[in-house]
Amino acid sequence: MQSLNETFSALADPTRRAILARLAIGEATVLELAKPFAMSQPAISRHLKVLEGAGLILRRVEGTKRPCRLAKSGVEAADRWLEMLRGALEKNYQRLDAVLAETKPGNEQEENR
Amino acid sequence: MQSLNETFSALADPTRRAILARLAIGEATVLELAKPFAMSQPAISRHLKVLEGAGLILRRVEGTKRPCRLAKSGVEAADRWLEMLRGALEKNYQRLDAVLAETKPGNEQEENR
DNA sequence: TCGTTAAATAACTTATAAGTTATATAAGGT
DNA sequence: ACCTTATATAACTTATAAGTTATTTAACGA
Repeated sequence: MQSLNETFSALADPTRRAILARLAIGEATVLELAKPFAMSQPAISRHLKVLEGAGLILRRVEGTKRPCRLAKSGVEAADRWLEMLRGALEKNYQRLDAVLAETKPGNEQEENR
Repeated sequence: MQSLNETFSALADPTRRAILARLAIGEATVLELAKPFAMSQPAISRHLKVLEGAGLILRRVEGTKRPCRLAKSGVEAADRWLEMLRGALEKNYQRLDAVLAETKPGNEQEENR
């Protein structure tokens, strides 16, 4: 089970997000993934290692190639954590709503922006 | 509008996630947030600055205090991006499902783990 | 077996992030 | 005016992350 540290910091890099976006279309090999970037192959390999460690991709072995695809576990881990914040924001909003309804009816303001 | 880089890398730090978890309960000042951590006040102040830059918290001025609370925009930005991955994983799963249904009926395996 | 293609690893450099202590700012109470 | 409390900023240190080039490993085809 990969940590949230690894997962979120994997997601923090724009190159890695671009790789994930590419994999959202479908499987791809290391060299295919490297193509669009002005970056060396070893750099991409390391990004893939980070993504794998974060539970965001999986790799199979196919001869000399290592096709990558998206993995669920990382995405789900990140999601579960953010869910907690969403819940809290929702609750706070309801609380504010209640206060406003009680004191000055009809004064809805955008909060928590 | 804060960048996904900032937002995800803000979420990558355990101290900052702990701060957010605390704020999920409700507003708190800098010193209140600093209490639970074996860390100096300036360190916490910097974490808060990062969280603010990431759109994850908001601060008001109240005399000499700066109460912090959760903000929506960062959470929503992160969510929207992950939604894209969720969608892709879902589609891949459906595709796999179709293939399995067609070739070997009744052979469901756990995929994309 | 040899050359080629695909990917990984090693060694290194440089930038950034996270922490420290010391100091500054600014509002409040007396 | 002065002391205190709350927070921010500055200067510095150290660890880590991201990139580079050079080299290694491994599977494949001739």
